[in-house]
Amino acid sequence: MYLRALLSWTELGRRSISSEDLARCVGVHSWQVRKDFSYFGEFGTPGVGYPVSRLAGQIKRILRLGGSKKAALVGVGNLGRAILAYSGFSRYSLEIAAAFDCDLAKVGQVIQGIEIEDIARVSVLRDRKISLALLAVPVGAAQEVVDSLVEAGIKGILSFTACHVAVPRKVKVINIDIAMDLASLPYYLPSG
Amino acid sequence: MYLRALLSWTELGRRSISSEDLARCVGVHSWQVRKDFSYFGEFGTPGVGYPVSRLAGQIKRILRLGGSKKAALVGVGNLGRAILAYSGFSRYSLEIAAAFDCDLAKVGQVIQGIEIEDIARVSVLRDRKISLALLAVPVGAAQEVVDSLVEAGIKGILSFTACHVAVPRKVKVINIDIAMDLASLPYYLPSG
DNA sequence: CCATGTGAACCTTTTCACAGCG
DNA sequence: CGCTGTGAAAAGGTTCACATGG
Repeated sequence: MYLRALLSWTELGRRSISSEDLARCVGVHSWQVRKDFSYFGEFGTPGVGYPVSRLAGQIKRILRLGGSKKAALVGVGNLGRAILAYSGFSRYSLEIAAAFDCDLAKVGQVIQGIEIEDIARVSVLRDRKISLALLAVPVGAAQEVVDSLVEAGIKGILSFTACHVAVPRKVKVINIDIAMDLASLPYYLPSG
Repeated sequence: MYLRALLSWTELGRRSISSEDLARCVGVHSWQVRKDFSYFGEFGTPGVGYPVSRLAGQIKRILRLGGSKKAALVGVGNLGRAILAYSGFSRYSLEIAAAFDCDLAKVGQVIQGIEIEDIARVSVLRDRKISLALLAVPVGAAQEVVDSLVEAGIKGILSFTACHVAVPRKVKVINIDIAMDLASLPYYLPSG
């Protein structure tokens, strides 16, 4: 979140920012900002603040967003197509560089400049040095597909599946379940 | 996550489940399951486990998913259309009951049985007793749109916007930023 | 005998207040 | 004088071991 805010300020040409201002942009308190950064180093100047673009660079390094990274999309349904059309990955030096689907009618189609490949061929990801994947397949196929992705050398998965998937310790999965997130909202509401 | 798993088990007709089995489905430990439930009551039977569908009902009640709830989609772009086409909300007694966009060329179109309305008319949400919204608009429009949603009586927002939005204390916002989530994956990877 | 529910120990995160530096 | 960086206190969450009950 800090990086996201800092990139916006960089684009606007601002040179430095205080923990207070950054906190406001992100929706936390200033002491949280300072404490968080303090775990990784001393990035600011007392009396001045933090250097916007230099700090963005530091956070990129911490998050290992140094070199440009490629990700593969698996499952080109409605959500998959929306992801392919989304241009917001480049800010983080990320790129959707491949797409796979099991529907042979889709294989060969080119969407947003990406040719859809047969999911049976995911093993090519290892040779292409792609270690990130976005998973947008139905629940029923999820575990099977994840197993093949792990087999293909994928190390990180952003899953949009409405279920938990099992992976080896070395693989990281972040799960986004839109319906579940929406379903958690009423809990915070006053009542009915 | 517990509710999601329990609903699956209900569909499969299973009557009871142990904290151990439920934990495996969700990706946590059994003691975490028992401790979590213990904050809200005693739902299980020693030596047997938890009654699947009854526990699902309890969690629905805790999350205030009792009566069927309606949500409005704001922003019918690629992501918005994917959300309209998604059928996973009904498991939680949730329904996308309205859609809004600022593009007058889209207004009047019917997608997935929902007629797209002019975003200038969001105030109608108050009369229709809709208090949840899904926000899928560009960053530049987000704060303005959120302000109008709050004005229209919206109490919970699931936002897909790549920025923080300010809301009154009484309104709850859950933010999903796909690019940011993908960007956080490399941090957990071994290296390069 | 088996699986729940929970007090207590342990660990992490958040909050605070202020020393210290440009 | 303003804003950072941080030790210490407070709060919160996780893990464990076991008493309890069907």
